[in-house]
This record gives sequence, structure tokens and C-alpha cells, in this order.
Amino acid sequence: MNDKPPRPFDAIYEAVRAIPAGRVMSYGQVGVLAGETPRTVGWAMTSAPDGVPWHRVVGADGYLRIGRRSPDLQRLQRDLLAAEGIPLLENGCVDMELYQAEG
DNA sequence: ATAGTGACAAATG
DNA sequence: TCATTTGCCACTA
Repeated sequence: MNDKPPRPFDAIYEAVRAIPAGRVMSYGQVGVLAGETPRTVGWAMTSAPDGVPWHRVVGADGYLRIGRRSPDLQRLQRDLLAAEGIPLLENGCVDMELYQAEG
């Protein structure tokens, strides 16, 4: 039952939840909005509860830095992004110039 | 308390 | 361009 850490990254989840559909944000951007560092954002995403569109969080380059330990998650994020109207480029990254949220 | 790791980012060689 | 290093913060052993 202790799957979720007692440390609610409320600020981080709030920033991620504030990302509108069809838009994406980088870990660094979320970190700035949440007042935390990109590292902490990544760690918070590992325990992202329901209601948090973690799939809208991508790397600063638009790449899906995910998938290093869970290839399934990368495919899941790719599917979720496509479902929101965010197709990935041939490089496998998101067009930040078009889909990056302002904040 | 210490060391190692991590869904990052920017700088450096 | 690629690989390496450093900074940052939180968690696990």
C-alpha cells in the first residue's frame, strides 16, 4: 500500500495538470513553474497520480527521454500524445516550436 | 549518515 | 557531433 510516496509534489503535479490538451512542456519548464529542479520533476512523474497528464511532459529538446527503463511507457506516451493531436516527428520527438505550452 | 541512482538540463572538451 | 561532467533534488539500500 505504500506504493505512493508521502511526499506530494503538489506544485509539480499542479504545473503538469495546467498543461492544456494538445500542448507539451519540458521537465525544466515544469520545474521552473513548480519551483523545483528538472530532476525532481522527473522523479515526481514516476509517481504521477491520476489526473496528471505526465505524457505531456517531454525533454527540453522535445524528445521522449522516457523509455530507458520502460519501453512500454514510451509507446504509451506516444499513443497518448497522438490521441491529443500531437504527432511525433520522424525523429521521435515533439515539435516544441508548435506544441510547447507557454506556461 | 554515506553512496548510488534517476522519465533532466546546460556547459565543456 | 558526441561523450563527459557538473548541478540539482528526492528516494533506496
